[in-house]
Amino acid sequence: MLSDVRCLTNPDWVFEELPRHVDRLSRERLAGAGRDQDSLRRILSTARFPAGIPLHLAPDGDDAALRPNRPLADGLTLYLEARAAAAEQLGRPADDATLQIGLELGPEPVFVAWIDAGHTTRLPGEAVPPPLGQSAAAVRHWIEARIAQEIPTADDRLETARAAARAYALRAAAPNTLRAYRASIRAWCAWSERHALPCLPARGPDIAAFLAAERGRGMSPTTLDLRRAALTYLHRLADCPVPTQDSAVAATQAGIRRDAAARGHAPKPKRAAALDVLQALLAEIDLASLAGVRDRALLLIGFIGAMRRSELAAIRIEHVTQEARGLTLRLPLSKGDRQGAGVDIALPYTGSDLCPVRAYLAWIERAGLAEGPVFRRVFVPPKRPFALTRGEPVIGSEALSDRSVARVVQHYAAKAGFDPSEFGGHSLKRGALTTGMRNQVHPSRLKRLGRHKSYAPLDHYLEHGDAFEDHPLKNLL
DNA sequence: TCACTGGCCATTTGGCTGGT
DNA sequence: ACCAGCCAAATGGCCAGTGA
Repeated sequence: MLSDVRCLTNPDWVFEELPRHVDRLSRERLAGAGRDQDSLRRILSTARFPAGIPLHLAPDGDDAALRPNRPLADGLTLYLEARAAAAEQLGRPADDATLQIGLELGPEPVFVAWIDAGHTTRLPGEAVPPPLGQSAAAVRHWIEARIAQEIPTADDRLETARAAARAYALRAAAPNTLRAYRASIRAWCAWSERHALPCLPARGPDIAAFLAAERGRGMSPTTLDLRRAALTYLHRLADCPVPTQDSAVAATQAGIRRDAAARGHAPKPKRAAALDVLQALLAEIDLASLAGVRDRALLLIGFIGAMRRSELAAIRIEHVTQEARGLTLRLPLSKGDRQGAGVDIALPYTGSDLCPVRAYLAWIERAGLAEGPVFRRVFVPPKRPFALTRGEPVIGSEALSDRSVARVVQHYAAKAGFDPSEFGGHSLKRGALTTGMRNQVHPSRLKRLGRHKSYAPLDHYLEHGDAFEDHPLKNLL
């Protein structure tokens, strides 16, 4: 962002003449903006000057008048170009925070560059200022550094407390969300850089064009929603006006959604592992192996609890209470429970071969676990040449990752002759709810089993069968 | 060598809210 | 009261490690 904008002539010139020197978009923004210095600076930071304007180096020690001195470049159309040209001429990195660029508004506009040494003095723990108007690379570095920020140890200093507050504020979003945002912001930085457009603050119509370009690359509309949410996040973090609210962005999004729907774009959910499929998967498990005992417990608990892969991976023995009728499982944190209030799941004894409680107890006993994560890695020692047997397997101390849970499901799906790509971690949850539906379980009970707050998500999970066979009024007419 | 993990990016799912 | 849209969070695919 421009460090300064100065009027060297009658200030009225700015609002009468200036619009003729800038692009149409900035002209509209100028017309709609207030007459304060800040809006002017913000709009001109992203404006394109079709005529091209020169860049000068301000003389040392004269910060009052910004009198142009040594010419550095000519024919520039954007603030960013001026910054890059000044950085190159002065031998500084383009994202150098001490490099300042101002705009002088006289009969002909002039960019002015100077070095502000006082700018670097920052107290330890003080926030790094957002790289407004700087290169896309600088924005990318800044956001990555902000996201990676650690919570400092309390030492009763105000600055530390402020730094901690900023770090906590970032943790308001789940790690998965931040990861997704980071990827989206990277995509925006790369695109805006390629097209020489301002990266931060961004302009609404540029973002709309970015979304259209991403759609052109084949991104799904929901991915574009994420891109937009990430750019909103970026601007909030940088304390900038949020350009994603621009009507151009909303209209472009709506158009993309409608067009995608017209072309028959629809989500591809994972296949439900309903009871019959689950039985086929379980049949493939080798119960002689330790990993097999674990996987049986994993699949059965995931199914009867209608659980997500992340929930399964996070179960700890401390969360499981054994009771006369089965097990109670406490989920300390999950998607539907954002504040981490905790959710209890009942796992009943079923008295059948497929009893999840017995499968769980068998695994705990075979693995000799007393505390910590329930589902862990099994290390199988490599087979030695000439040895008749492998060594004893070793149980890891860490929990399986949620990804591995999904891979277990896919592994047995492949063994059972299904296409493994149709299955995933979600198959267990969908399978449980679908099985319930097929057995005429009341939707309110399915909703509770799925731990959904409303009925709307439930329908997504159900795999509907034959529309003729299942017609609700079939036997009534 | 086996059985995983973790980074990166894309995609799907879930819950809430504001506008009607 | 309802629903589309927004934002948040989770999941999926691919691939390059990695530790026992």
